[in-house]
Amino acid sequence: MLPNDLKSMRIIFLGTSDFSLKCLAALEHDGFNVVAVYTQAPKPSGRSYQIKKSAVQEFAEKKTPRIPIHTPKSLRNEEQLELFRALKPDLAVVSSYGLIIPQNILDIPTYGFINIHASILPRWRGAAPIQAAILAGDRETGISIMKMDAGVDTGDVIATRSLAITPETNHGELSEKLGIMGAEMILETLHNLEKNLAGAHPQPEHGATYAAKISKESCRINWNNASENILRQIRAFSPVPSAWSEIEGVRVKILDAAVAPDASLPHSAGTLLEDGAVCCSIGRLKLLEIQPEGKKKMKAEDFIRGHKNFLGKAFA
RNA sequence: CGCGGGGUAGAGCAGUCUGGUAGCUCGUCAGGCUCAUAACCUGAAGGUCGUUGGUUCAAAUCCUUCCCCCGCAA
Repeated sequence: MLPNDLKSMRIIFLGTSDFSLKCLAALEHDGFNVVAVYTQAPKPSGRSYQIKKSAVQEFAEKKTPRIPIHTPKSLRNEEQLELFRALKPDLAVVSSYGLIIPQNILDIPTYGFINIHASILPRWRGAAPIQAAILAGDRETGISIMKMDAGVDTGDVIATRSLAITPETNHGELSEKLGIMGAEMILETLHNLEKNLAGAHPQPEHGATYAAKISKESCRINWNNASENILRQIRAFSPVPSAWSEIEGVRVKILDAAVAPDASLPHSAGTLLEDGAVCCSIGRLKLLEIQPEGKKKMKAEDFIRGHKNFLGKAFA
């Protein structure tokens, strides 16, 4: 049971993606008083531009129906400022929300804003920290809980916890684990809030890096890279948005692969060999799970079985 | 009405344009060979060709209704 002072604390949760679901669920489960959920507004997406709600909104409507949901397109206006103030928040918890929170709103909650960020700050500040860590070949990443300030992920750090990135780890799995870790850590933070806030320390300047948003071009595989690098790219983007390449005019997402022993005679980069391996500039990459356009994902060996005529042809 | 691909045996595909008793590569099962095997040989089972209606002597194939899956773009 929560002590009364924690139970009565008015919390606003701001989040949008799958990553933040666990956190909202944990707050609700532990009996915290979440008075409002902020998430990005539903927008047209997918086939035939159907209006689609955010992962957090879908979740909140189903699992926490008592909590009002707000979906402003921007927080930079008087109306939103007043609305936020009227909620009389003691604390705001942010997890991959995606909208910029202006200073005058940051100032409203008694205890300020707390953010869950999926990296060990100051490394990988910014939009895509999990992908950036895998792409860079980091051996570990983790979660940082911090007080938010006006900068991008520059606030004082309350707690960090690390998690190993194994050679098999892909973005989806890592994100899932970090989501759980983040939820645990936010609960720990809240259960001893004042002490934790007081213990927050500024981020070191040394080692700060920025994880840029993922561009379309960064997902396309360049087979002229070394197999290890391509493999990291595949894992950093699997299962979404997925690294991809094209063979014989067919666009193919590559969801999983492994470095294969390079025993073959030289072929040009991108050549698909009989055992499902593709030549890179250095080494070969054995395709494991792929998804051709218009098809469901399948094992690479199955794809080859139905496309024997692609053998010897090259991905580009 | 954003653009596009697909639904044929457990899996991946061919066959559809140019209607005429359903095929390939695997998997499965049985038998054989082998010191042995994921290897090899032989054989078998397994499909109302997504759904509805129509055209035809005859439809996986042509026309029609609906359902489902997926890629792009946002």
